[in-house]
Amino acid sequence: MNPDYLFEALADETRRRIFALLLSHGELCVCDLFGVLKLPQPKVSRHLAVLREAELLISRKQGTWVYYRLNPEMPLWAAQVLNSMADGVARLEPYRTDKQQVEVGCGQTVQCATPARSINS
Amino acid sequence: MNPDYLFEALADETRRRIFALLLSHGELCVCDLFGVLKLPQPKVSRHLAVLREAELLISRKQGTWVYYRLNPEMPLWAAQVLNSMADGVARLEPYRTDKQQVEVGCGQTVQCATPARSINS
DNA sequence: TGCATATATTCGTTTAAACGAATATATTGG
DNA sequence: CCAATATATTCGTTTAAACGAATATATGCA
Repeated sequence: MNPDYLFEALADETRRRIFALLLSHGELCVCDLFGVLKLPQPKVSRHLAVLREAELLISRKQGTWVYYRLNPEMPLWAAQVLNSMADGVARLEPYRTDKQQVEVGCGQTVQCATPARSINS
Repeated sequence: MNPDYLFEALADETRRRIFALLLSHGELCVCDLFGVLKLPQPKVSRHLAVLREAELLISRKQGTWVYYRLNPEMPLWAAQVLNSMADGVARLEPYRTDKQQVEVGCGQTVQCATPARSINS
């Protein structure tokens, strides 16, 4: 684990928002993420690629959906950096609203937020 | 404390080296820092200015020397980020050598490394 | 006052990352 | 196979930060 990659990753607010969401929610698909963050899909996808290439996130493909979560092999010190970061941003915008959004928008088991909207429409 | 400033600060290796030195050594003057880091004085001075303006470091002027240390009013979460970062880099170069250098080059009380060399010459 | 030392700042250039827009790939289901 | 959906990638531009080199400021001391 190269510290360069972790701290370069954390220098971008969108990537901090992604980390914070995955820390509190475990696993999310791309459509969950760009739905909650209210950002263009290609933008979120590029940031996810950066984090995956840095081995900070891992992805799991299930049909058309790709689910992302923190790399469970991350060393302790790096996980502690992420947790402290999450502490620091928890009460600030846009992080606070992100967390609210992902809680209402995302089913408790498998279904992701964006398909839920298309199913209900 | 704006998380932007902290994580932008940590995205640069020179600034991480400065943080790591100040975490283990408490307070250092500019000549200690650029002496240990083996970097040009203006480069170190600019990085210190960035960290001071972000209120991550504070400085104390004593004669011609300026001593820098961590801002003691830093919130807990930010201090935890710095401590975890220091854990992560402690065994890596150039951080490991930096720490060795500052221990031999710097007197245990007041005198800084660079004046010590001029005194002994 | 004038010189030496410690630190800070300015300037112009280079480098790297982020972006929007457009397009490509992959999977599912009819 | 074709259409629709989910995700990824490419491209050209813009923006921001870091740099070396040079210079400025400030303090202490003879």
